[in-house]
Amino acid sequence: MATLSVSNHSEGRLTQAERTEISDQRMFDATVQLVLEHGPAGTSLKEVGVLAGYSRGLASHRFGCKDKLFSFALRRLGELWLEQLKSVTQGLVGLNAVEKALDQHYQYCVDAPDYVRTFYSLWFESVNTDSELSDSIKGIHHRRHQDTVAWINNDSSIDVTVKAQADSIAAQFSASVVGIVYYWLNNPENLAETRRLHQGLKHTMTCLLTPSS
Amino acid sequence: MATLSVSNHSEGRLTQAERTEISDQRMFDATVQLVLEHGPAGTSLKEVGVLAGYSRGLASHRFGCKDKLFSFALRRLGELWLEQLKSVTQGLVGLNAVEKALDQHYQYCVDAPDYVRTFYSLWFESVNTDSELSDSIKGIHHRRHQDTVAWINNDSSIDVTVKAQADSIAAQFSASVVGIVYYWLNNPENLAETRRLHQGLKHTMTCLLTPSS
DNA sequence: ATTGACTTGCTTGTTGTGAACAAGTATCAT
DNA sequence: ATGATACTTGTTCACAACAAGCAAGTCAAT
Repeated sequence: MATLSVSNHSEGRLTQAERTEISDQRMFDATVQLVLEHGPAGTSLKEVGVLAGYSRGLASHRFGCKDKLFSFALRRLGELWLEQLKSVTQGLVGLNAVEKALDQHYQYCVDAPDYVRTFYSLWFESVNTDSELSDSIKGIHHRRHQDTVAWINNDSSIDVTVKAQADSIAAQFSASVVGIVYYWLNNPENLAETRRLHQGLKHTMTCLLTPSS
Repeated sequence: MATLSVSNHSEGRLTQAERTEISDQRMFDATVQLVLEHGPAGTSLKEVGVLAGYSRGLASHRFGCKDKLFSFALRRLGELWLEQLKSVTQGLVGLNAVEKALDQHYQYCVDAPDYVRTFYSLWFESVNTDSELSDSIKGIHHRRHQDTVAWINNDSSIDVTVKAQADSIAAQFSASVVGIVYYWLNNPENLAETRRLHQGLKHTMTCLLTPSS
C-alpha cells in the first residue's frame, strides 16, 4: 500500500503516530469483519491481530482486553454514524430533525450494513456486561437522548405542554429505534418492513409532538 | 432438603425421572442466578454445575454446550411467561388483548424481575450467535408475532383495511416491546418511565388499530 | 549529519481458565 | 444380576491476559 502522504523522513519510513494509526485502522477493519462473521463472542483477540497483518498478541497488547477492543471499535463506528447524522440534521429542530434522522438511519442500514450491524451487535452485547463497552454505550445513549430532547425544546412551534414531557418522548423514541434495529438485525433481507417501521415511528413522533386535546 | 413427595420406593429413593427433574431445576435456578450476576458470557458451565450442588462436569454433560444450556433456560423462562400471558389474554381479541398483554408484561417486570431480566439477557445475547439459542428465540418471536396477528384478525370490530396490515402492525408492536425491554434492562430503577413506555405503546396501538382516514 | 540513549510499537513465551468430550463410577430399573 | 441412566473425573484444546524481550522510531549532544 502506498503511504497516505510523505512523512518527514525518507520513503517508507513512518512516524510512531502513523504506525499506530495504521495498525489501529487495520485492527478496526479486522474487528468489523470478524464480528460480522462470528459475532463478538466468537471473535478472538488473536484473530484480530493476525487478520490485521500483525502478530497474535498485538490486539491484546494494544487494547488490554477484548472489552476495550470492542469499546474502541464501537466509538469509531459511533463517530462515523454521527457524521452521517449531523450532515443531515444540522440546524434542524423538532419533527424535521426527527424525520431526517430516521431517513438517514434507514439509509445507513442500506448503504453501510456492515458498519451498522457491527455497531448494534456490540451494542446489544453490552447489555450483559458491566464494562468499558457498556460505559461507552451509556455515553452514546445519553448523547442521543439529549439530542432528541434538544430537538424538542428548541422548536418554537412545539407546545409547552409537550416540551414538559420531552424526556419521556425522547425515551420512547430511543426505545423504538432500538426495537427497529433489533428487527433489522434479525430480518436484514426485509428492507421494506424495516422502512415501514421507520415510517411508522415518524408517524408516532408526529402524534407525540402535536398536542392533541 | 426434604423430598417434595414420596416416590414409589422407600424414603430418600428417587426415580431416574425425578433425579433429572431435580437436577434440571437446580441447574435452571443456578443459571438464572449466575446470568444475573455475571451475564451469559461470564457464566460458566462449571459454575452452574457446582452452584446447583453437583460436579463441575454435569452441566456440560447434560446440555452438551453452553448454548444448549441457555436454550433450555430460555424455554423454561418462556413457558413461565406464557402462563402469565395466557392467564390474562385468554379469550380476548384486538385492542383488549394487546392492552392486557402490556399490563401483564409490565407487571411481570415488577413481580419477577429476575426471570424477566434473565430471559431478555439471553434474548439479546442471541442476536450475535447462530445457534440453538438463536433458533429458540426465532421460535418465540414467531409465536408472538402470530399471536398478535391473530388478535387483530379475530376481532370483528377491526376494519378490513387494518387487518390487511396485520403483519406490519404486529412487527411494529414486537419491535416496540423489544425497545421497551431494552430500556428497562438499562434503567431497572426507573419503573415509572417503564410504565409510561408501556402506556405509550398502548396508545400507539390504539391509533394503529383504529382506521383514521 | 552521526551516534547513542531513550521511548514506543510490536512479538514471543507462559500461565490460568473454561468448554468440550471421553472414560469411568454410582444409582436406579427389571 | 444385568442393563440402563445419572453423574463424576481425567484430559485436551483454545483463548485471554500478561510479562519479558526485540525492533523501529525519536531526539539531544556532538
